[in-house]
Amino acid sequence: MAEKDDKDKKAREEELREKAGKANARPKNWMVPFLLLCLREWNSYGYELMERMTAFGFGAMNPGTLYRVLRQMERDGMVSSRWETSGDGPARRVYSITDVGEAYLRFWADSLEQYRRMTDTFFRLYTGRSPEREEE
Amino acid sequence: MAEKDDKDKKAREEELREKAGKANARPKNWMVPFLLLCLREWNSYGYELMERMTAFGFGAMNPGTLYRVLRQMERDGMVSSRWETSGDGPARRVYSITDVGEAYLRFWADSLEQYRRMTDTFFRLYTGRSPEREEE
DNA sequence: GGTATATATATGTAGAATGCACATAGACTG
DNA sequence: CAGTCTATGTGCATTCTACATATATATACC
Repeated sequence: MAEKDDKDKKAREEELREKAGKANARPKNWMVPFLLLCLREWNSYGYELMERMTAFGFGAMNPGTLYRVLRQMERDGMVSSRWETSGDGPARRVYSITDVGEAYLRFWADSLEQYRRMTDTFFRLYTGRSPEREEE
Repeated sequence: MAEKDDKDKKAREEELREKAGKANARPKNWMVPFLLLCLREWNSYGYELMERMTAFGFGAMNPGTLYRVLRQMERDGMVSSRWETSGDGPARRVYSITDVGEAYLRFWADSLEQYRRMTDTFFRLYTGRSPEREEE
């Protein structure tokens, strides 16, 4: 593979650094359970939920992504929505969690426990405290 | 939205249960750091790595996915490979981690710490208190 | 009144990740 | 020589998500 070897090692590492920063920041589908958690506490709407997601550790996100996820969640029956026009600003689509959504949240919590074990395994190996594990 | 209300609640929950089981089991891109972690210990090949991934908590995975990820990692310069034909069975493509791969692993470990905080936040909200985790 | 800004929601497009089915092939077994 | 285990790969479709862009309402200011 002597095709792009004009890049030196440092340049590659920089490239990988960017890639690591982008690709790993957000695991797939985590927004859904976190949104459900928020809606379990109180009904809310996209613009407000966006701010709360940011506080949860999702970096500044594109609004379009969030709104699209919310609509998909409604199609899946996890949440229901109604228009709220009594407020001051523009009309808001206020979401509520459904029974199905709460059920989904329970299933998801089980999966998260698995994540946790994987995370612990990773750090146990990464920091060098490898259990035993012998070669083939 | 009285379009698909012929489905009763139970059917929807079942549907969501399937969805939860599939969609959440594996966060995006976790295979890469775990593979790098394995290859840091000793060089290995796809078929063997697949078994080790299973042990890490990735359920039985499709071989095609793993092989495809490995080739992509090589294109990214994280690993290098050579054919091993001295063994008994068919030839194996044996992978080794590169300096770039080790660097990527370091960046990734930092991101993983963020995951951990997100996970803790989730359970703190979900169960109402912080989960029992022994800190080092 | 007219213009800018903040609030609020949504779509169009493209790329990446991944699952599933399927393809290829060597080596051993009966 | 058919079947099975090992081992690696491709094609296709779906899903998730980032980015840019569009739309509309309310408020502030001149």
